Amino acid sequence: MARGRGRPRASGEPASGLSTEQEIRAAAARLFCTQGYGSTSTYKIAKEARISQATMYHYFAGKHEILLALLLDTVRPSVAYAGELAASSEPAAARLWRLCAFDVRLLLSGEENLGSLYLLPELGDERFAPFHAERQRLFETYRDLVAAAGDLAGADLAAATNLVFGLVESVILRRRADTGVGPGIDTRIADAALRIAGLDEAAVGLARAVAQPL
Amino acid sequence: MARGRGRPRASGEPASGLSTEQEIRAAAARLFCTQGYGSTSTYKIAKEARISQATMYHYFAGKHEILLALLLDTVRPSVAYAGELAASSEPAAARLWRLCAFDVRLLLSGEENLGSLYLLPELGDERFAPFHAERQRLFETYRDLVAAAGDLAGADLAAATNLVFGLVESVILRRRADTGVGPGIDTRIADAALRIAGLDEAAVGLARAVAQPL
DNA sequence: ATTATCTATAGATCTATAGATAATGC
DNA sequence: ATTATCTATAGATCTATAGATAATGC
Repeated sequence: MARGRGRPRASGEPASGLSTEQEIRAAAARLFCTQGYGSTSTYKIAKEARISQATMYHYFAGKHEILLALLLDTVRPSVAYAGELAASSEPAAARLWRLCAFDVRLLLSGEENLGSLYLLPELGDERFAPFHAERQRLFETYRDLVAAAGDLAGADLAAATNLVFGLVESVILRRRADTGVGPGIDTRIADAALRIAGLDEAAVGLARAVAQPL
Repeated sequence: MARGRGRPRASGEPASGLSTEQEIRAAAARLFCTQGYGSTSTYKIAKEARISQATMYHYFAGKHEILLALLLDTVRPSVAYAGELAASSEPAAARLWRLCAFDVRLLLSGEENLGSLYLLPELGDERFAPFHAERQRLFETYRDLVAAAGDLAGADLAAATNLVFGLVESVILRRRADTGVGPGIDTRIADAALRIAGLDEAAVGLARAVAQPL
């Protein structure tokens, strides 16, 4: 019943069916989200993942690499989806609607509120620069879609994009407070994003009708 | 030129004019906001405050007491103002408007984005319970004012209060992203809060006219 | 005498590595 | 032979305290 090569765990085989690396990620995600990054030691992570502290270093060069992996895992699906949308021939408004709804659902998915990792003050450390770069790419796709969907430019475009981006990410705090994240929130936020981009109600309804069935 | 009793500082007298306790608070605020709570050691705080690490313990029993003091300093002015409003004979809508605008300005004031301390995962620790109790009192004042200003009750009241509270605190993230926190944001958020509470445009305008001049 | 500060440090905790061990794969 | 795990630990860091010191106040 052993899972593969290597010395077996002292704690017995895990019931979860996850790989050791996945267990380390899941344990770290729980702890980083609930207790913070700096307050979570590699020892605590290992204990939560039911391995020895040293085993962690077989998979990650340090605690920061675990957080970086979690951050990239969280932002990359959005960037990938944004990339698909950029290649699509759909109207820009429908694409923006889709991206907003996708990101809202992503931020609400999973056991942990992984989006709350974006709020950790420790993210200012330069070792997390690859995450910020990905997030910047996502932001730029939002900006391009807001520009193409409406007729904003310059400072107005920047302001509207910030509002849309902030609106989508507001679900992180809503989820934390357990308020206003019931079914339909993805649709409501996507609608609101199009209004911020300058579309009238008819255009919002049309974009929603195009995007929603898929 | 010495400031008072006690052994003088090795680093020389501070230029800031702040008391040592205030310097410790200011240093901790900067570090907690920018690098996180768990990632900030008492040694770093002391260094930033230009005292020895041991001197910190003359003023605070531990790092957690500094954060608690900062949190209470931040939330207590709101609770105090809310208490004043509760005793006022003004219409409820005007009082709610005032409270929202006051809190927005408070969250935008000061050198550091102290509201971002509310987002630290470490706040789940029971030692910060006194802060959560104060914040709960503030929330209840919001709820009572939302109820009195509009005609919501039950689950609708709870949902609307959560939205209003979340809207006010959204300035924490806006300030961090440096987006949409220019002049007039207090007024716009207070207006929006009244709409969420169920007031029509005429009622919102009236409440603003009553509240704003003071 | 009182106070605010300092230096020094014990003990706890944490990180990261070295090296041993217990499995599978060839 | 390779791999995943373990135990053990060195060295860094951190917290909290003990006790000395250098001012002012009486």
